[in-house]
Amino acid sequence: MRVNNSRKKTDIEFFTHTLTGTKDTKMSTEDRYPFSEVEPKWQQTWRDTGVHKVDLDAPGDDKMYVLVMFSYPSSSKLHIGHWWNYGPTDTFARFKRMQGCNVFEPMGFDSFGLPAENYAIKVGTHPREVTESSIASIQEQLYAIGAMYDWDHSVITSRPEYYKWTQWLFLQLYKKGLAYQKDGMVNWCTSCQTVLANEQVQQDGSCERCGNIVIQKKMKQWYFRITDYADKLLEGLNDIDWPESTIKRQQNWIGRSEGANIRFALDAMPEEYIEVFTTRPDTVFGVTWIVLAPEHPLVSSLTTAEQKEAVNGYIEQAMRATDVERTSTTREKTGVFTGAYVRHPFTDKKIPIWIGDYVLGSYGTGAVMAVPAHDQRDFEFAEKYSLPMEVVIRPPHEMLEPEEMREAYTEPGMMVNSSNFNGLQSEVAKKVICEKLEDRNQGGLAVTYRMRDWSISRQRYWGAPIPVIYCDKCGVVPVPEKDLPVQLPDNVKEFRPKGTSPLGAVDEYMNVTCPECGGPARRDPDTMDTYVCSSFYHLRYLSSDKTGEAFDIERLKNWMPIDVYVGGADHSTGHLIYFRFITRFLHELGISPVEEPAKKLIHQGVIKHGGIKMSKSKGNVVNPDDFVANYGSDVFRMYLMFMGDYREGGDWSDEGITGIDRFINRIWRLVTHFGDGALDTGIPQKADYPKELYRTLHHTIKSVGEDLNNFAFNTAISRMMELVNEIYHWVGGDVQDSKVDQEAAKRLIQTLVTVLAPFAPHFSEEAWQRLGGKESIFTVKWPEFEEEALLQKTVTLIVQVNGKVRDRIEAPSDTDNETLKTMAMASDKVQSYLSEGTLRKAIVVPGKLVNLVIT
RNA sequence: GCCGGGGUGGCGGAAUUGGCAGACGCAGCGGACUCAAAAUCCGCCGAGGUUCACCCCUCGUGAGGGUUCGAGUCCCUCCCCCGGCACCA
Repeated sequence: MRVNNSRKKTDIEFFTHTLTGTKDTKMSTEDRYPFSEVEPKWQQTWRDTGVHKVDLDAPGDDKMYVLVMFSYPSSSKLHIGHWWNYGPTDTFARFKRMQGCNVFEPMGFDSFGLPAENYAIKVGTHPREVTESSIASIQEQLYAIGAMYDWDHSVITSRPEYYKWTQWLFLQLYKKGLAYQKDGMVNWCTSCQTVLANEQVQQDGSCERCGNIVIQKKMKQWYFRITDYADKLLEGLNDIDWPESTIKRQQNWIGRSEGANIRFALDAMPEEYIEVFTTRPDTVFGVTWIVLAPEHPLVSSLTTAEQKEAVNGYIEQAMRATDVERTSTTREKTGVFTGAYVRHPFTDKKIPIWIGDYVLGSYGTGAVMAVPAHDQRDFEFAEKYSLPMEVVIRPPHEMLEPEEMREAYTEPGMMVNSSNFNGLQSEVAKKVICEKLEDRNQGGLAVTYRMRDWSISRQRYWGAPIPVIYCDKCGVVPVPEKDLPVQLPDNVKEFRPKGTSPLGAVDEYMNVTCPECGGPARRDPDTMDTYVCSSFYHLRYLSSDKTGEAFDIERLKNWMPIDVYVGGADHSTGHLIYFRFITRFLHELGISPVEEPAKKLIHQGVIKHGGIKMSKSKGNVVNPDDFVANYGSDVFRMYLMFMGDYREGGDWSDEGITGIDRFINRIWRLVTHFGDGALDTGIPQKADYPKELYRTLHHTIKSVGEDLNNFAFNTAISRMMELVNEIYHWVGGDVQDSKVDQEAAKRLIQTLVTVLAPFAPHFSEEAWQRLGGKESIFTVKWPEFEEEALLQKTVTLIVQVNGKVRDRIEAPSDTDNETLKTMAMASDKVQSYLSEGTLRKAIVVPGKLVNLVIT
């Protein structure tokens, strides 16, 4: 590899120089930043002195909770994704700290879950061993990033001291009726042998964790009633500074639909009815049949004897189909007639009842009314089975005839063929119909959500046990809080999934006495979805040193909400909904002071390499270790920030990193040359520098600060590079022979290093000491810019003729528009253009330009 | 199909939100230093034309139209790439 070769050569040179003590060239051993000595030294010093420790009980006026999504210890190696996430976030956190905020930037491990368990099975060890050793190893490596994590306030979700509170949370939800059991269809991963939440099934119908096919299976499961919070979760989106795309995704995921429920009485049993949900009650007169989902509870009772065979055959076939097949838009809609009829609520017309697997049992009422003229799916269904069509909505300017229609008319319009509702516009009609239905007790306004309740039971070992006991006498008995945690037993012989939880085979675990009656009872053998663990970790970070309570409410009051939350957009409809839900729930319990956990959310972009997304399967993954070994941690993390916009992602280049390496070493040479002696605490004085340089210094301070607040690390680094380039022009390319005022140069470099510190913490700490600093640079205030230094006495304006740049003029910045215009017109270069026509107009933008319009 | 985000030199990417397109970096080219190379420092670096050269001119931000004194930026139509949702009645 190219990078290795060039670096090795330097190491050899370095070595030779040191050995022989050669000083005959101008470059000395000091000329390269000795990261391999500096970085471990400061990592150790920071650990020893506890400079990053935070007193959570003293939040101060300017608290700042910076949270980056914690990671899954799936291997014992830090990969580039960790650096990409943690490095820039830490730069932001350090910047805020230097600006005087009391910053809390915690780190922990989301350590329960399938990857560790699957890995443990593969290598034949215990999941706990795999997990704990990965955590120990990763935590050690995290020091290398140079982040200011305070490990006194960490969480590890697979430890009893954490999952005790996961179970406690379950019990609180249970008490409020928000945790319940339901026998229903669930997503079942055939390979992981466990249930998955909808959020864990990928678009192609495969398992998020292992990629294998997911089928539907009927099982008794625990659910959290997140649908109760659907509206609140929607409304909350208005109050937070989150990416537009994520807000949209959550809105779509929650999928609120307003419409009506309409009851159709059964023809054979008028006291029974089928209720449908529709968003188009205005089309009710166009109903020509209704369709039930195959799993609809009334199907078997209403199917006629003649149709029984056909219906049963159809259901059997439908149930065999996977959910992917059933919901594929390209699949032809199918159905079968039940032989039964309902009566139309307004016309009393007889309407046939069909079943069709494109109707989902889990959405709305599991039954729909078919209006083929105004719904595309119904239209196709009508064509296939030759069912009648009734036009009841007229487009603004034309009349529709059923036989001419090639597709359904789904836009709003005016009601026709709808008895005494004729002439109403769709939007009005919806309300009127709903009122009418309510009057007649035949339905009314209804709201339905696409989001389903959150299924949390997992038939796997490596998770937080569900704290529930089943007693023959008492039924479902929650484990009393005083008995928490329900410890995950170690003595499990077989972790391999087989359709039921491995815990079910551990008799010592399963057999308990009922907390209520003292009789024999059994535990729930399942464990909880790991998203439960991560739904409250942001609150537990603030209390993880407290063993007797879940949350230190006082601290929560002082520190919540999270000021900036950083993590992947892939969690948009998973974790990021769950943790909002649980925060809201805890808010209602009086625990969380806020309804919304995170004020601001930032998604890191995707790292590319060679123009394509970095991934194992593409084989283009960059191993951080190689580059950290060759360039050091600061250069590596800084290059990641420089590659591109943090939110957009960037394209890694093995060569590109040399740009940052050179930049750091350019500063290093300035530091080693001008850094002798004690620290001069003075700030750079205007008189000591060329006017432009002084201005650039303050401009840099200003724009780097603004950029950091915006997570615009790439442009911030560019600004610092510009300053360094300008400093070199001032001191002269050859630093050793520089004639500039030593003290003035030193003050300038001190300021530069302070600005740089959040980006390159080890480097800056070392540089600061060499410049004479005694305290850690992170106790130093990040510099403030002088507004006055940014002002220019004269400005350069461009002179345009008809929008094209023709000249530039220098003018005092307070010159009035009329004078600017005269000056522009006096320009030699402009004269020839002026003579070609007549001046029609002059646009003067002070400080920017003069545009002369000529025809 | 719907919802987001994009398309700018050889490459990664900037552009104060309508005001000098290409900051900064990589690569490349030239010079200084050196016996030499590396490193370092200085300079050049969108395309075309014109010119000994300095200058100067024309074109140029996926394509086409529009608004405007002025458009990478705003509007309309279209193409392509990335991510998400997708029979939700």
